[in-house]
Amino acid sequence: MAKKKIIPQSKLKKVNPSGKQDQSFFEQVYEIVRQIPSGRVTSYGAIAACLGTKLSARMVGWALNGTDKINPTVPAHRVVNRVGLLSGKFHFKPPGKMERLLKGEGVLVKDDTVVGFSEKFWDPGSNVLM
DNA sequence: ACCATGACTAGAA
DNA sequence: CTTCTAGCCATGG
Repeated sequence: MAKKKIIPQSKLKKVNPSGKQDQSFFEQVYEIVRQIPSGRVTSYGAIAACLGTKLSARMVGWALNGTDKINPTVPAHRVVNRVGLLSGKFHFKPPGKMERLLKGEGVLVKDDTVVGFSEKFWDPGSNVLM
């Protein structure tokens, strides 16, 4: 019995008897983040809003806390706060990897903040085509 | 059930 | 402009 599990994937089995939300809050966040196209970024609030709980943007960030160890890889580096600040850069294995990944996708990062955030912003519920 | 924490956000001073 | 307060929901002790 694991004493510490960052990602409660085990709890993913805790489905609702009502048959509504089969997946936990985390997995929903993971799927949204994985839908973020390269070179695009989004905010925690946008993801939370897409899930229906826009007021729980904190949970989104918290869910991404273990995206580094789950599989498949989740581009958490494309998720920033509402102002485009890489608030979670320190949560990456090597701090700065987040910024490096963004630059690798064509997203310029200045002072830990995404340049042209409004232009590169991608709405998770707007359109998956892009 | 209660309290504390958290990669947030919006509003007020 | 900066700084603080309050609300928010989910998880863990």
